[in-house]
Amino acid sequence: MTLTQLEYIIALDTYRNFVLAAENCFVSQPTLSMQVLKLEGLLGVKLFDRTKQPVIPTEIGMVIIEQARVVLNESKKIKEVIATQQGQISGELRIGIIPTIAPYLLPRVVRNFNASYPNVQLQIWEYTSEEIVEKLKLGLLDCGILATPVEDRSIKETPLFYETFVLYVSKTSALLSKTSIVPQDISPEDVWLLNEGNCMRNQVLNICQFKTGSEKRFQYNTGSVDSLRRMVDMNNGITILPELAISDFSTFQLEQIRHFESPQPSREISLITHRNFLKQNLILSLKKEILQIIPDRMKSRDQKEVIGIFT
Amino acid sequence: MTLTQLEYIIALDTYRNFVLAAENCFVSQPTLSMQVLKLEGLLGVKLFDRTKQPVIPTEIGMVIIEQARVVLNESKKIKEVIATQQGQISGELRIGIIPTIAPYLLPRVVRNFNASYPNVQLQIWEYTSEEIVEKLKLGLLDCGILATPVEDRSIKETPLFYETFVLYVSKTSALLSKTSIVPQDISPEDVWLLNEGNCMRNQVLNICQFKTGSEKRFQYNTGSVDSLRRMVDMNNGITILPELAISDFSTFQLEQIRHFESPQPSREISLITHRNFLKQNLILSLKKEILQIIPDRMKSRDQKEVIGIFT
DNA sequence: AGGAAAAATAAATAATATTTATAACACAAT
DNA sequence: ATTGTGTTATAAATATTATTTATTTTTCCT
Repeated sequence: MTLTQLEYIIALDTYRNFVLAAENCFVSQPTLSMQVLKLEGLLGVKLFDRTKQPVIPTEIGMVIIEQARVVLNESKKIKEVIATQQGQISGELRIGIIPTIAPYLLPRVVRNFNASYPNVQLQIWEYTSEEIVEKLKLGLLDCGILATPVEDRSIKETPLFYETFVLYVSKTSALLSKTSIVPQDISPEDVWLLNEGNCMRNQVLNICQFKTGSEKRFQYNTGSVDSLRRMVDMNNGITILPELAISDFSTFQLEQIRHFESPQPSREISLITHRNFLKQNLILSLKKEILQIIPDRMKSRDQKEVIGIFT
Repeated sequence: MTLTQLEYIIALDTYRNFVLAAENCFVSQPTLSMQVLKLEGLLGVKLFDRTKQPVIPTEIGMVIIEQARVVLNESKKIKEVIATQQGQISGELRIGIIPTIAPYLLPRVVRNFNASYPNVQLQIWEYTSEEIVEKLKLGLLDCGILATPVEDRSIKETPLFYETFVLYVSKTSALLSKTSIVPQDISPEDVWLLNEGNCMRNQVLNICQFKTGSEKRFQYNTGSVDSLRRMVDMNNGITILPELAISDFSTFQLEQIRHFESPQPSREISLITHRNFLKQNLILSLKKEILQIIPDRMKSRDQKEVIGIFT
């Protein structure tokens, strides 16, 4: 049994296809085929069922692949130990982040991070929460930034900050006259929502306690918080925005912001990693950089009510 | 980096000598030398200081070797998963046991275990508690049976039973007339002790609250509990025995046994393993076999006072 | 049934782990 | 100093094994 063979079965489990897996290991398809076969011979059990398409791990194969991931992660930690000891902050860091945080957090973090750690290659993807968790488990991401708790045993959460939700109301809205707002003030048909798959959509529904499907004036689904604001500007109604989204609002725009009554509905934003995670030092550096640009008031959950991401 | 290379540095750390380590890996000395050198080149750090005799790991080397042990253990678990799934109870199980338990526990356990699991090769060594812990950490033993707690972070303890200490008094002793005894009844100069290194010696000293060195009539140090009994028979005095040692006593011999007043001083006997231990199923089977021959009254610590193994 | 995609097999080759033989080094005893 | 012993490193040869290219077999989809 070699570490290479374990890499191969992990790749094969990840891509469920010999050609793709081989490409990803930078070897030819027969190489991967033969080594997988050899490992199966050595262990005396079939790891993959090739009679079906796509290739699927057997029952025992799934257990072994999971353990293979542990072995490989532990082996990668050896190189990490050396990098840490030599104080090298370098390598690549693959980050998954949800679209309702990314545009308000990342631009400044990336700028500062690159300045502080010029030898680190940041790779960032916008994904939904589910996609981030899935890709973390497959080892395709190193960490994720999203609203928590995600309630998954194999995921480790480190809370970063607590972001309140605020209301953005059109100039014609009756709510404009109120100074603070309770969920009951909001009528479902006025609210512009993010499209499905965004965890913030669920949180907004939870805040307003709408039944799913009971809302909708006319359909407009977007993945971008900024689009929601524009919709309010052009077509009236209201929408709910995360606190960071209004940090660069003009004075005029801020006049259309209304806050909820205390305890303000909020979301907990965390840095998540897989349980056997790698790149500790890189991830710690990222955390430090993020916390530096977050105002202190957002680091406490006092006077806030954390809204779950499930409906 | 290969698993073989990791095996080599672990062997080299264990034996601190290239020739011995190579022999233990069933390869020639140059093979081991070159692979260690190659790994050092790959990692870019020196793992061993060869200028000193014996060879000693560098500071970073120690950390890496420790991680290498984790990797190798995790990789061995892959084969374990298969054995467990196939319900195979086979392989070898290396047990370390202290000499004050071994003769009273093992004969029957070994007999039953061999009958139940004919495909398991039991290997048993009598060692002191310190030696067992040390060899567990080096991976030279799979489990140990000794008095606990040992208070070592990398060791996992699973209590098996609680064994009381009893007194064996000579026919001439004044204590013979008492039905139950308190520690204050015992005069230091009457007590025959095990030699140093036996944790039970410490426990006996703790029970009687002797200062180390204050005892001793004339020197006779033995590692065997049975020798203590014979000394009492031939030279008078008293000694303290573990409960299991009297289980095959004759009626005549039992007349010389006296019990302590409740709560009776006792020792906690545990099965210990390394934190990242292997052979779960084998060790579980061993535990089962041991508990089968232990009387139920010994499985509870009610009315007993567990004596520590340190003075 | 036929064609495309995918995985397995075969033979050749490249890479590399291992061995035997030997050199270099450190250290103790004379 | 020198010799001998016990140690690790080096060199060249060999054995092993991973990998590649080319090809066949199998599976899937129309």
